[in-house]
Amino acid sequence: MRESCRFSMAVHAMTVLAHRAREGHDGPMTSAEMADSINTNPVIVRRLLAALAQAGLVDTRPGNGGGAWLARDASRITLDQVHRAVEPPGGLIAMHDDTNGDCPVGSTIGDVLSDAIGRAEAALHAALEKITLAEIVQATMKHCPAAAAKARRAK
Amino acid sequence: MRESCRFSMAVHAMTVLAHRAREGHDGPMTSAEMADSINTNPVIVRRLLAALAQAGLVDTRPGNGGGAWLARDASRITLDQVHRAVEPPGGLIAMHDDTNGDCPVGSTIGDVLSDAIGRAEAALHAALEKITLAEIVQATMKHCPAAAAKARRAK
DNA sequence: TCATCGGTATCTATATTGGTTACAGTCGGC
DNA sequence: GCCGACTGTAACCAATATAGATACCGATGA
Repeated sequence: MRESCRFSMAVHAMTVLAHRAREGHDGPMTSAEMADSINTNPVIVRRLLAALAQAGLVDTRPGNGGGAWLARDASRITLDQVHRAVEPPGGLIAMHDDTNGDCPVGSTIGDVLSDAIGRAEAALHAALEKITLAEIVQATMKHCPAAAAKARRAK
Repeated sequence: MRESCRFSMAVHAMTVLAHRAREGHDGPMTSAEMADSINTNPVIVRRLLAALAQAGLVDTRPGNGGGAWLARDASRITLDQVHRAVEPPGGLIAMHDDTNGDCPVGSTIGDVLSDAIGRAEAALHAALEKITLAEIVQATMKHCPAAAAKARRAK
């Protein structure tokens, strides 16, 4: 459990939602159904959905017949949006603090390194921004003939 | 302590080494001196140095008068090399596994996502590759007039 | 010979993660 | 109006990884 898996689980959940939308199912999907595909606990999924809903990427409805669905078309959702929604801010590369202020390097390395790290992380976010959820959905169907056939039938 | 600070501490340590080289000090620097600037334990520094030495970025010598020094000029060391040396492999963005193989999405999302994440991380590494240790040293001296003056005197 | 180093093993405190259970609130069907 | 099905949270747990600390061994040079 080195790092957080929230991002990958969130993309998984949203991909399942997109698959359902593609198949014509208009009704919401329950956290239990998504948890079954991700193979985790429904509470984990609900925690992710809460973050995704706050970011405006999904909508949810409580009560009988409730669940979650994509707030907009999968082609208008990027992986970067998902990442920012579910991962805590502050960056992927951590920095040490409490450096020695009496040392020329220790007193300045913080600013210098955070600038360099910021540029590197910006590159990663830019790359994630270029990938849409729709492309992920397309790729999963390419990898799985059964799902592709299912999608064709629904059309 | 969310993620590892090894990368930032390693860059800090190597920047200190580069500063010393720039000032004309040819002798090795002890882990205790570097630890003083980073404000950590000498053992932490030695662990980083061991990884950096294995990657061929620094050289070390045990015994009296021993210590560490840069294996080559700071302009020929990139932040990406440092990152790969001290951070465990496997990537910055983790993935969940044990997905439900009976689900069209669960059975394929692993391959699809690891491809997408791989592209994003490659972008980050490419950005780190463009930044040399020499640029970091230059920036620290820009931020700290005292160090810059010291470097001029040594010339 | 001996103090000074790196290298490494071992232990601890701590933070975060995914997971689990439990429960309040909401919704729709009967 | 009642009841079961859902979300939304809070509270807790076990596992894990981290930085840090202590201790010891071997190497080195004065």
